[in-house]
Amino acid sequence: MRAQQRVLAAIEKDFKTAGLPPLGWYDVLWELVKADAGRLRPFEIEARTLLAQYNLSRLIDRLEKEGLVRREAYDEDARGCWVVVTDAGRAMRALMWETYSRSIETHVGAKLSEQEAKTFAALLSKLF
Amino acid sequence: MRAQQRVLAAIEKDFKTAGLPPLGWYDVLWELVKADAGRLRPFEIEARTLLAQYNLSRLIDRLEKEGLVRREAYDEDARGCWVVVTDAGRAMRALMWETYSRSIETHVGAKLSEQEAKTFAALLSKLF
DNA sequence: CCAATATATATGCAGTTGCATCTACTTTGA
DNA sequence: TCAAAGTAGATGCAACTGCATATATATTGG
Repeated sequence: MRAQQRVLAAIEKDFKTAGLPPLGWYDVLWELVKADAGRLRPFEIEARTLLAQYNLSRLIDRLEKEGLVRREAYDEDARGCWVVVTDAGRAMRALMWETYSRSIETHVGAKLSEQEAKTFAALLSKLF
Repeated sequence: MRAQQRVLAAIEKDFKTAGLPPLGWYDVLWELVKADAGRLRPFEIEARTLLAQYNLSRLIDRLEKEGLVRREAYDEDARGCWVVVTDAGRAMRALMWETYSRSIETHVGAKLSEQEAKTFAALLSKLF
């Protein structure tokens, strides 16, 4: 708990210092960029990011307000919608990654050897 | 991040199901119970728990309102105060531990061998 | 000794979260 | 075929957080 708290705080601080939005934005943008056609249904993002439904709904609002994503109709089911990443969203994702990757290297990578990192990842995956 | 998020969510859910307050309360109560005379200065709790100063200030308000701690004057420095754990606070800490220890066992202990847990702890400690 | 600076804690405000519930469809099954 | 149940997503409200700043007291250098 403590280790995660410190690492996460350090990463968020790096984002803030760089004038970038918080980590949650990155997670959503990244899922969208990875996804087919750069779009996902909200419930798919929810499952991939572990964000709560009501939080995600409002996070999408914020991303949309910044022009990083766009909601589009989902024809097969009028209840649903697509969340589509815009070019600005892709650019923001890439920009955030510059800071994020450095943060990961600084706050995690530099503190573990290659072998330790592998062991660590294996142990973490057991906690699912 | 993901593993911690899941484990923490599971633990918080266990507390909620048991009708108990959130994990943050436990952390503060436990620091106080461990401390000499069951009391600490707010800034000492802050350092031990990684809570932000303004969050801790208000968490103490809530604990005080529930009668789990009490603020007392700190004579050597009129700016400061003691936070003293009450008997009710000690009882709550003990009660929470019943749920918490089971949660840890379920969500972490059961998923790692003794040896793995040791390795895990050693790796986590490198991230400080 | 005192003005400037530093420290300990609290708090107003705006933004975020959690909870419960709402709306708007879809699916199911008698 | 239609009422009941289920699902996708949004939202009002209260609690919590972060930020900036306030308040009150201590310390320090000239």
